[in-house]
Amino acid sequence: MTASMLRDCSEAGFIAELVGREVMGVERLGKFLLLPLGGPGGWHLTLHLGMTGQILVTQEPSGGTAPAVGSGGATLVSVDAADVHARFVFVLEDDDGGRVRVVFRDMRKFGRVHLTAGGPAERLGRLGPDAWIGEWDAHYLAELLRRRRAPIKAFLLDQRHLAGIGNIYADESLWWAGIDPTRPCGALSVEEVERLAAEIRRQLSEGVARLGCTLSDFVDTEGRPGGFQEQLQAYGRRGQTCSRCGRTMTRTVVAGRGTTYCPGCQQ
DNA sequence: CCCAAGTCCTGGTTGC
DNA sequence: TGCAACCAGGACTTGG
Repeated sequence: MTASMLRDCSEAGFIAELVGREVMGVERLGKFLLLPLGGPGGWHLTLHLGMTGQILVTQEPSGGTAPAVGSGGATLVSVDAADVHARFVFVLEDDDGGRVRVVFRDMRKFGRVHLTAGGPAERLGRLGPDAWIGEWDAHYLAELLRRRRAPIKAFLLDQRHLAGIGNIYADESLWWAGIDPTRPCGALSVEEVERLAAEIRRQLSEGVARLGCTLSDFVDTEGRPGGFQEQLQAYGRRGQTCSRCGRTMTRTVVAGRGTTYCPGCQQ
């Protein structure tokens, strides 16, 4: 596996390599979606939604293939150009000829689609264990935190340590664990690390159970918004009252990201 | 003008 | 002093 084998979706030949390959499954590590493809060579399609990406899945009307343009008598069914944010439209067909459209939309263009040969993209190998369901525990965290001086929140956002924690879940986990996001990693006590480890799992589980966090754009594959935003305790609550101690939530910047926390009960 | 769910790259700092 | 690991900040992008 070399870097040169990784193809960005903008490269020539990307689509030609992809068409005709069977999608063998759908896997996930952290924020990356991983689709192993059939055929020789161990090809993988890798997707990342970035901040505003969406994947929409719809069933195509059954009844054979769509009429070819210019074949005479064809009826215009829809015009996709109206969806200016669509980056890709994958059309999959099963053995019975049923078709599924998978639309990758991405308003801010931070999302990524890559095709690699010889296995998953290299950078997936640099990711830590999956923060939600991966094999790690408080000991794993404690060992990595020891002697680091960076703020604990910067550590949580670094996907090389744990994969899958973003800005929302970092702020929420730290609030529930009662830890100041700016604290140096190495300064956390054993009890704090244990609380944090438990809250990371719990907040991610809660987010999944609520089908995600919709601040403006996020929807699931059927276009439905999530509900986790309704129970946020820290993220985005600057100036509001802390539901635990009553102090006013404050905002700062950690690792270049907006960070909201309670100066009263997060220490 | 400020802010926003993401990652990657660069260049400076720290400490073994 | 040498070298890695570490860390802060900016770039990218579009919209509210």
